[in-house]
Amino acid sequence: MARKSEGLGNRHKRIMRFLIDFQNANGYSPSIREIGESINVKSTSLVDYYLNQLEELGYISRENHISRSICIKKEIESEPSLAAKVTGAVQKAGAALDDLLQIPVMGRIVASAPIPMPASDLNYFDPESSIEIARSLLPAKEKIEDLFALEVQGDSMIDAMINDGDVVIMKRTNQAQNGEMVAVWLDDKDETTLKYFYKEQNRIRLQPANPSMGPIYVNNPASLRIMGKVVMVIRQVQSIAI
Amino acid sequence: MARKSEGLGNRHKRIMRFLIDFQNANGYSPSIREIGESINVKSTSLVDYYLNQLEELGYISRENHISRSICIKKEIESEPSLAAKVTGAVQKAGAALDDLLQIPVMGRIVASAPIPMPASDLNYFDPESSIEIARSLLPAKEKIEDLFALEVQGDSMIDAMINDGDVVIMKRTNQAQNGEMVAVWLDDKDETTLKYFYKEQNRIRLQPANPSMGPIYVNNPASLRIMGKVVMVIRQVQSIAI
DNA sequence: AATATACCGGAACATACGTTCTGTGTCAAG
DNA sequence: CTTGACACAGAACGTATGTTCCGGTATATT
Repeated sequence: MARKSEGLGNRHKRIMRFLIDFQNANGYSPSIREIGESINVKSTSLVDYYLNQLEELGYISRENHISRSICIKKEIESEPSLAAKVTGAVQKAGAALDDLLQIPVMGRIVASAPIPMPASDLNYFDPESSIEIARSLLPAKEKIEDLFALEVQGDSMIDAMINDGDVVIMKRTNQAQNGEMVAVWLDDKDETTLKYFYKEQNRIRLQPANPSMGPIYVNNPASLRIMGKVVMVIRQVQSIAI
Repeated sequence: MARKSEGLGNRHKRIMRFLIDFQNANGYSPSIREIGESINVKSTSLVDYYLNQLEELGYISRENHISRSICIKKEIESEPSLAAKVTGAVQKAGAALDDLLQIPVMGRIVASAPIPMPASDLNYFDPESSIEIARSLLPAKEKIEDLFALEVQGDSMIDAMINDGDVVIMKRTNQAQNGEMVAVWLDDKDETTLKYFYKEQNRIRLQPANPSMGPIYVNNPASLRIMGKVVMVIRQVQSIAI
């Protein structure tokens, strides 16, 4: 095995990586034995040995006789920080603000209530309650003024693969083409729902995304109001207990 | 002595204050006995008693039999200055140009193959295949370097409410906390899957998001490799025919 | 060849630490 | 008054954990 006299060896890097990951995941430091496991070292003394080196080199600090007291003092990261920094700076400078759209969050969408709609004439813009989307994520043709965001409340849209807490970006329209996912208000059911829209010969079929559920047929077009069509769904995953 | 039925008592507040201060000063959590000293309580059992209450109320979390494993989950109120200051600073600092993150798209995630992972040392950055996310959409603490994106191919993740064509933003880690959605590679099944992660006494439970499907139990932790945890899901809805 | 140094495993040890059990006093509800 | 929940102390217990000592191997230096 190659011998390295100074600088960080592979083991040191793996330990540092593990320390960061572990702290990031658990919020506290691993024990010596846990570190050993992560790098396939059986003896605690060897880990202690490495940790002392890392401490002397200033990468970590730890307290005597205190469990899980390792603190990361210096990030390892040989080069990538530089590369990332450069590319990041260039890209940011180029991308500037042009690429970032502010989309107003109008409220929540619930099955039992109509959607809060942005007033079409009054283009009120409240930066407090807006969400930022990179333009590159959206179809190029969408006009920003017609976009708005809603937070989904409840599980009623689960058949559309949309969860409680999801954010849907919608485009205001009262027209829809076949196959588009639309938010519709059903007069006779008194509810808002997200469905795929299909206009058939003399009726409208609203198809749930979940294939195991049957479609809804609307014969009277007047009892259905298309509020908008879904452009994007964003789910920020946190620790969801089941 | 006055009795308080609900909410935080004075002791709880002093403990929370001490936890924050201690972690701030030392970088790791205090032991039960150290907490006891700080609030002039002699018995460890009483501190344990308070800590259990704080945990039930969601202010902290801790792991059984693990030293100094207390994590602060919720800041105590009445100190808006600090929280507001931090968030404000973060938001202002980030608002300028920093708001747009470039996240590399590493490839596709399929049930039958391992996920392509970014090499942890080589931070290759290909602007051609990257996706732009507004930082404000992500939890503030996520480190950009650990994030990468994958496009989902196939319906195998449908039980995780993730569709064919969706983009998942993942964070590279090999650790997971209970309740987080992780991408794991199962050796014995030879497949990658997205499941909610739960560590139980001597096994690991992988719970599909779809309640109608049963969990997978993994008794041998070595046969399971956590590739990362899901931070966000983005679905660009186009006209999907059904 | 002899020696030194880095690298590694095992085991023993002391203790820091979380958990649990028992007991005590207080106060409010029944 | 009795009962029971709540708040608290003390001690005992088991173990998780850091430390240390001892032995071993490989590589390089002299």
